[in-house]
Amino acid sequence: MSVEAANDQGFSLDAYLPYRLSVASNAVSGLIARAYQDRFSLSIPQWRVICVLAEDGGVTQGQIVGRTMMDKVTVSRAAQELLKRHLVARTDHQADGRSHVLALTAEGSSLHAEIAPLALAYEAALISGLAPGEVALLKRLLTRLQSVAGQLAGDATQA
Amino acid sequence: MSVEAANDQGFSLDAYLPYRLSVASNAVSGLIARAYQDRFSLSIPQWRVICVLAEDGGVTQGQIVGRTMMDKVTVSRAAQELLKRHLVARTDHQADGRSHVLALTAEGSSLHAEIAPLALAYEAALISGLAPGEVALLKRLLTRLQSVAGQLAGDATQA
DNA sequence: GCCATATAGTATCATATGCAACGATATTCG
DNA sequence: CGAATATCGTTGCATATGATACTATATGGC
Repeated sequence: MSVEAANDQGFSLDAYLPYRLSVASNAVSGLIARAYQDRFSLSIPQWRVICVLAEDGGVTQGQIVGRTMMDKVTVSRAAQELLKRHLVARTDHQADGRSHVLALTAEGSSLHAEIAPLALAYEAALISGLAPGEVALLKRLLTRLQSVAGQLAGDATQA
Repeated sequence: MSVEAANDQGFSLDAYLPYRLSVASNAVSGLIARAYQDRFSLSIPQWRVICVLAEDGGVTQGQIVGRTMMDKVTVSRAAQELLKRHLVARTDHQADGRSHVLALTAEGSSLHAEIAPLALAYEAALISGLAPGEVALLKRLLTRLQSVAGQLAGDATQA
């Protein structure tokens, strides 16, 4: 319909999966990030670190990096801020003097317990109206995209 | 299994949709961004502007903002760089002195024609092994998540 | 027609991100 | 044991991003 464009060889931005994925992710991440920031003054990396510690107990920063795909610098800065706020505690690693073991303090643990229901409520709101099978498929497909992208990047991200 | 953690009230980061979405999107965006940057010295915002112009012809920056969810500052900077490289041309808007109409130059158009197949090849690689119905559902679900997130943010993003 | 307000686009600033370099400790190999 | 190399975490830097303020123009009420 456009008068002078017509350069279109069948490429449509709106239908392009990487674009759709990025736009959807930005919308969702922005929503969640603002919620954590406004109510708890937590960034998303900080919240992720708290989650890993709540799930796995005492781990090193390197282990958090391996588990979350975050950059080690991001994890380092998140951990430092959480330390300053006494939400996590650090103990020297018993077998490696370069490393430390992080764990939630009681305060950090109770903050996690406070936020988790809110996080789940956001997820529930996002998937409201979707069939359970659709959600499961969505998560599976996202994992697959991540894995394929990792392989294409020549990365060692495992399947 | 962990000895002292056990703070887990059923919240698992790995199963959390916003997290999965963010990680998958970062992996895919990073892959695509590096490809465009390395081969064509284009950022993703620049590439998106080119795509909109290829599809829609002459539009204003404001229209690009409305169509792509990018910030107006991001679009402004992308457009300036593309102007400098003579990939797009600007003409004064005939009815609004504050605005301009952007369009691809011949050079910009041919760059778009060159990149589009590469972009489609990346998409094809990403979805290889998925059933067509799965891909269609994925795109539909992503659009829905974006829409719900927009509503929850109190935003005027239409359905 | 004139003033108040709204909008298009740009510039400025504050923050976030990730790469590269670094110091400290571990490990490997002669 | 000692030197070369690798790894953990931090720091510095260079870039990207988005909120805010600003300039110029447009629009609506009087």
